[in-house]
Amino acid sequence: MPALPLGADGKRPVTINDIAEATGVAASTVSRALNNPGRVNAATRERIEAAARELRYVPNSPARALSSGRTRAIAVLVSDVTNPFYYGVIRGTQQQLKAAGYAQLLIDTEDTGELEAEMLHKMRRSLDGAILAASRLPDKELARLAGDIPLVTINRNVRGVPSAIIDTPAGIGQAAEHLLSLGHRDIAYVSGPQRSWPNEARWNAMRAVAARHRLTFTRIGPFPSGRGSGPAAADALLNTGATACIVFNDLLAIGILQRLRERHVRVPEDISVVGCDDIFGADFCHPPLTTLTAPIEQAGRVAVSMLLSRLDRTAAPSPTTRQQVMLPVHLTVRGSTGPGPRR
Amino acid sequence: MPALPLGADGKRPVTINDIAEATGVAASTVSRALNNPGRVNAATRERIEAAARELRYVPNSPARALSSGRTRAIAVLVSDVTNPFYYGVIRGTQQQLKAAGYAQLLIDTEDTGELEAEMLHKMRRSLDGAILAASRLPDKELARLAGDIPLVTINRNVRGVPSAIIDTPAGIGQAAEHLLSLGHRDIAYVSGPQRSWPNEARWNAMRAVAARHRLTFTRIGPFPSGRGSGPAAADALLNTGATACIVFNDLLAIGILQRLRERHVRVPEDISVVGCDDIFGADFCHPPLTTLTAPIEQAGRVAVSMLLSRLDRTAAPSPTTRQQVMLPVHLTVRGSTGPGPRR
DNA sequence: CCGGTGGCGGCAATCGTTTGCCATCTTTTG
DNA sequence: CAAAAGATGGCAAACGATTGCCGCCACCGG
Repeated sequence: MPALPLGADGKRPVTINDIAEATGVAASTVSRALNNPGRVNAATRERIEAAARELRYVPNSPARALSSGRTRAIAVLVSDVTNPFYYGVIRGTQQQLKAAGYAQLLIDTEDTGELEAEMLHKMRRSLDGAILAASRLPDKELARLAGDIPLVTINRNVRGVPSAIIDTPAGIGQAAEHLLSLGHRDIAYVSGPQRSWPNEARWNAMRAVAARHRLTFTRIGPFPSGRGSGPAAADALLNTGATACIVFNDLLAIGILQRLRERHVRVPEDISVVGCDDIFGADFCHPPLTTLTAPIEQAGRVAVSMLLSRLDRTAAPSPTTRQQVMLPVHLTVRGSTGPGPRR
Repeated sequence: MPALPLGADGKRPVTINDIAEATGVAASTVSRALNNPGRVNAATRERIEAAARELRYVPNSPARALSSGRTRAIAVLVSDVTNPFYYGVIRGTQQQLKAAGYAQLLIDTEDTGELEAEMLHKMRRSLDGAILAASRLPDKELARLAGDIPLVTINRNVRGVPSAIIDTPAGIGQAAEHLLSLGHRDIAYVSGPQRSWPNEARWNAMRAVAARHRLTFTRIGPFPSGRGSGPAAADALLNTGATACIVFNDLLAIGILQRLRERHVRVPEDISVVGCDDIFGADFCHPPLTTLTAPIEQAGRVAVSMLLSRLDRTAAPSPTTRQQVMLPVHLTVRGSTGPGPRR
């Protein structure tokens, strides 16, 4: 028996049975009236709803989850709650989930695939689905888990797992062209975390641009994505002799900006810096960061929509649900990029 | 019956009964072996644990919640997921909750007391407790709800509701003295949201300082806390003729900094700005913001500890649990404050 | 040798809902 | 007008755990 069967006010919480009793119908009818309105007579439904309102009935979600198997809870897994990029995602998912009446469980995977898999496995029964904002899991593992529990990824492309993808690689093209048009020829890519899918995608996009222009871009890193990596990255960057760089993400880029400042390297006069994502702070750091503006929040919203539509379909894999949604980015030029040397 | 009694891999999820069967004991014994180790013989416990591991058993939390009344889930309510201040809180709660094996439900109350109360009431049965990071509820309502469900507040002082309080008001004293020592006499307080408890506390602290020095500080606002309020606040500020200001929080302060820049008002030469909280970005905005550094993350951690210790005590209101924890802040001087006029 | 005590394990009720199935009553249809 | 179909509501069995209570056994002390 529960340790506290009574509310602190001494009243037992109202159940479906209380409503049944109050209206003189069976509990099953109450349940149906509330969840499956078409299934009961309009008149009785009214009475039931009135009683429910009267008694301030609130359904007991664990009980509901137990018998129906649906929890109306979605987990959002991020690799690091500290990273502002995820704030955008969380904001988006939050909005959409709340609107749909789902609860949002926030989980920090601490950037390790193991913890990610473990959490997912453990919570599998108390979740209707999960959104992986930055999975560090191998493709195979991911596909396997997707069989266990409905999954949608963000910025991760695995066969069979629906995903919202921010098309930063396409933006990398724009960014590189922007730098080239400013006269830069030695451009470096500052790499993010090793097993990060978007990181590889971005670098590949840069290489493609380099190839088109018969140039070679250098790559430094990998660096953990965080401002803390700024000093190491900035120093390595200066070592390459590059006159411009594209950085894995804004957080790292801001860290680099700070370090360059310390070392009295002027931005953009001495070196140009481009970030990715356009996170909170990219517009007011010094100098304001030229970056690829990503619809982060929208990615969160889209991911939720994809997930929910997958949950709704009774069983028929409706072909209307797209398996992948690609979200466009655009280049936002601010103060951190300028003309290259001797143009 | 559940729509999907089987896992996608065709296997029914492992229950306590499967373990019972495998080891030849009763389900109740399995339950006890797993949750109440002292209650069963060491040898049988070993066998049960082995079987559980073997079968990769994962307890079904809704079922557990239903029968025990405890969900091992804690909600964290913030008034606006967009605000970086709460990121710190969330980070802190996240750490501590994960360590204790609790799930974190993130809820955005959209700055309205009604939504806050409604959510709390609705989820009351699926939660073990809640942390209110910025309650907009009247004291009375809050006290009432605290009877319904274990509550801990952050930065809110209500009798009977334990809370972690960041002692920004004390810091305000330091900040004001700092400005006074720089020669400022006309100091303004830029007010945050109206019903915000910390906002009033900060203003009161400023008034106290003013009184001590036989000065009068002006107050402008209220402004919603957000960078978006920056322009209005900055313009109002300039109108007062103050040579320095203390701003309700960093977010608003950064917004003000931007607007001042647009209007070619130099900081700190023409006007000094002090923020509160030291959020992400305060150190790299331009100029870097002088602010009251608050142990935000720690506040989250402390709040969780207080809540969990309240949940643990079987029923005895252990007097060891402090009802209020005050966290100290300190002034971090950066580039946004400087000497006042004609010193 | 016997009653008491404690360790250990099983039985069965319970938590609050959902839902398959059936019974009844009303309507429609041929 | 009879039979089929539909509407409506009740019964009772799940769902997967927790836990009060009881019984059995072994061991202890008197």
